[in-house]
Amino acid sequence: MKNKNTSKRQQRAIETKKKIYEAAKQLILVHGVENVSVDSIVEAAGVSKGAFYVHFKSKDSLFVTLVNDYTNIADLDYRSFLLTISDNKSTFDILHNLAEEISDFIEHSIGLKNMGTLYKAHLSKTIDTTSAISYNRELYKIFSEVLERGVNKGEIREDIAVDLLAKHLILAIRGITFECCIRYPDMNLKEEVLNHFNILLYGLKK
Amino acid sequence: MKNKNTSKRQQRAIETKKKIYEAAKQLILVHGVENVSVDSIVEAAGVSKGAFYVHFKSKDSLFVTLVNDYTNIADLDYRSFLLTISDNKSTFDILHNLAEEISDFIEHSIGLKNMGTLYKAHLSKTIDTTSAISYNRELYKIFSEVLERGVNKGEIREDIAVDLLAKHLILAIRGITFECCIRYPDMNLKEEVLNHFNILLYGLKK
DNA sequence: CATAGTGTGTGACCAAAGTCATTACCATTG
DNA sequence: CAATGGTAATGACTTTGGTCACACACTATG
Repeated sequence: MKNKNTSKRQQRAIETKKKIYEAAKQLILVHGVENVSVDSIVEAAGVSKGAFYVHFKSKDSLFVTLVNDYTNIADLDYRSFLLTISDNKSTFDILHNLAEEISDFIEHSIGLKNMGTLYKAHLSKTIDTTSAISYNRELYKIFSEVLERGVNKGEIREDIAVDLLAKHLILAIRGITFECCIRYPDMNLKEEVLNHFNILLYGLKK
Repeated sequence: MKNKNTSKRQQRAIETKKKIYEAAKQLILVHGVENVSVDSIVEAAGVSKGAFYVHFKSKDSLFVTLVNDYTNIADLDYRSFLLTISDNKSTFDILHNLAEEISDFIEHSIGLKNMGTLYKAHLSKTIDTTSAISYNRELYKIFSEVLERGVNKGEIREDIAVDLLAKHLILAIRGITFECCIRYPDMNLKEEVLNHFNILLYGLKK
């Protein structure tokens, strides 16, 4: 009978996975996901194609892993951005600033093209892309906190739970980002988000 | 030298295209896009694979053509639905009803799975999917008209053009539909749309 | 130490989208 | 009626994501 993660074996497996991951990261960064084949990744990593599919469910899945890692970086960015905003500001201003920061990050750090690829991956039901859209994601907590403070300050309506409101706001941002992806380059993300929030935030008022 | 659309030739070309279109329509209706290969389509249509790519840029492109035709049907549905709504209702109620009807149509007539495929096609920049998202689409006119009437009744804010408001509302519906696609089956489209509109419509008030 | 059992790795293979050199066909021109 | 030229159609071929039966290496057990 077997058992336990016997280190030598496990170690090699981890190394293989890392080799694939790093090779893919480099290639995708330079050429874009669409222009990088699995064959080229495994060749660069020096492993067989089968090994790739031992460690990753699919090419998209690998890409999502990459994006998820970036998602965490994004959330850290949003969190630290929030700390720079004065508490004296109204909740609506804070939400506006936050939305602005997120738009910037998406547009300039991630890129709309990569967002599009991510969304395509979301739509392909073969992959588990939960971490980017999970309600446990830090982003949801950030919004919930801001809204909660808004409730305490008496600025935000109380008949809908802050968690739900946060979901609506993030859903809206995602929707606009999606729209920007499909209308690229005819739409400006930041502008649209701010305009939309101008309307949407009214509905949060007490 | 050649010239003119010489009828016999043109006729045959049109017939070929139609054969492909109809065969695909049938197959996709029964089995779903994902489960229908180009090979099976051309076999059913009794033409070669090359002919397929003479008439359609890609498999997705053919699918989009199909959906676009359905888009028109959808818009006719929405238009006639609007006629059944009493003018006495408030603009907000009308918008709610409309959103409800659209949700129903998407969920039951088109299906979320097909919407997902459509969205993937939107994101693949290789295809022209303009007709479904074009601002000339009847759907945008319908919303604009309702909002315009709302303005005249003094219910809707005037500082933002009704065309822009219509864009925001439709963008929101599309965003929620997208979210439903990626979270399927954990979300109910109609419910979410109505909840979201509950918040969003506040921002339209005068 | 032998043996069995399991996670890791291999590469030939498959399915399906899309390409392209070539052919078939037909209308126009001389 | 050739000859010409251009569009429609062909199908073998390429590419690429993904599979699978098998081999290998390593660990735990008797």
